[in-house]
Amino acid sequence: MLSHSIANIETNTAFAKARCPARPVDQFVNVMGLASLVATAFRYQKDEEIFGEDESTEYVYQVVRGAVRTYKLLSDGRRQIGSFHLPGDIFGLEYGPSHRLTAEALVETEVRLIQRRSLENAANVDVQVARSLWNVTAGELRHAEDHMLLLGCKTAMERVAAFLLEMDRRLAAASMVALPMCRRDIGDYLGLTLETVSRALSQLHDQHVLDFSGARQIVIRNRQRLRDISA
Amino acid sequence: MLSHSIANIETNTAFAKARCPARPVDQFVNVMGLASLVATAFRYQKDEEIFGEDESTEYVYQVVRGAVRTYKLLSDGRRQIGSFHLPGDIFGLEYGPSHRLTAEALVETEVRLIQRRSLENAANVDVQVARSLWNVTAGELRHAEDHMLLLGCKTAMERVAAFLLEMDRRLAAASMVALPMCRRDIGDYLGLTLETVSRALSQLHDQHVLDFSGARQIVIRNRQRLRDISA
DNA sequence: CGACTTTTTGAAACGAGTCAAGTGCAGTGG
DNA sequence: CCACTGCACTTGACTCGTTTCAAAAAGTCG
Repeated sequence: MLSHSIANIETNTAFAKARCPARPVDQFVNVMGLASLVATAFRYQKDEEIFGEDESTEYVYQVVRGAVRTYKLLSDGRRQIGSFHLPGDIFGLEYGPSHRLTAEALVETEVRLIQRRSLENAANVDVQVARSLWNVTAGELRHAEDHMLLLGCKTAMERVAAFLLEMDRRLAAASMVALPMCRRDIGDYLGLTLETVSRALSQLHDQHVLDFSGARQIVIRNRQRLRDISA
Repeated sequence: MLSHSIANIETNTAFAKARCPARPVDQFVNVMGLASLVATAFRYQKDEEIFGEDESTEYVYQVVRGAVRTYKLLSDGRRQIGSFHLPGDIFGLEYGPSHRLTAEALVETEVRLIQRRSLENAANVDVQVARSLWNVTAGELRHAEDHMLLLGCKTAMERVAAFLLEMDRRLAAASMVALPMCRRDIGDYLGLTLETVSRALSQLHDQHVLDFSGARQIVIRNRQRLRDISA
């Protein structure tokens, strides 16, 4: 529950239009508006938990600004990051009663929340809303299927190349990729250690496939080469 | 298209009730019946392709008897099996216009087919049908999320133990697990080579965790031990 | 039974992990 | 303005688990 921090919440329906590039989920965003559902803005600081694994699903979330990681843990601390969520992305939508991954802010992050129950109600009346919910889940499944191929088959270098292309596609601004996550997060996403990620990036740098301006500001110099490497 | 082999198709609405243990997807099965949709039975022989990656999605499938693997390939032949589909399971349901994995019969397999378009139509009228479609996709996503954790984090032994528990849960009959797939399929599912799978099974046998009667008939002697190992 | 495929087992090689320094960068305060 | 501090990142040397390659054993089917 968020009631203990209600002072931090500001109701804001205008946020909907901000920084949401054209994607399939826009339909869902529109639904949020059309159904006159109450969307609420909330801010999380770096590394703050947004929801926990097995927590009940009271809200559905959309990133407005910042970035989010969702992950599963094994009992000894090994972590698999399932996805990174960037501005415009919906996350935390579940069919069942509880979340199956933990969500944390990668950096200071602003999200819009909507009550899951109100979405349910809308979906029971409007088939288009029901379709939109299905669409969001189907999009996550598509990503998960691609990621299983990466985790089950690809080499370290192929994984890092695929990661860079994904980030380039999703958050490239002016040919520069500004990564919001550290090497450990990248490693836990790709099923590698942070050292292996670092070595692969260094190797790509040596081969003039990319340039750095600081460890997290990357310019891709040879996109086609990356595509070839990513297999 | 199946028109060239229409002679092999037999329309059969009674198949619905056969060998479908209680699961979430039963709702979907019921929907198939209630909406008076035409379900058709079809038979595939061992290793026969049911649909291919990027093929357009004309049908949704349900295993009646046998078993199915769905997978993605890399250009050099590396393969990641996403799921095994057993009697009662729905597969091949896509939100988008084309399949994202290839489906093949593991053994001689009987499936029921339903036209995707007729499901779409039903979903546009009945919100319960729309919910059922979402539910099927959400179930696949849940499996994919668990499998990413396995592929990204777990050791060979942990993967094999988890696999055995999954198969035990899904197809155990009289304490015996009769695997419909070969070691290579298991390896491609777990992100391991067939040799590594074989070694892990041998090791579990040496530790009296399981017994064999033939390579594919497995009796689990110590289920708790397997749970501990699977992490 | 004999031919083929699948599975097991062994030995060697390799890719990624682990452990341990060392470097660089951002923020803090003298 | 520049040392100081604390992380994040890089790099090196070594280890280890899994893969690769090869051959034997077991299982399946005509």
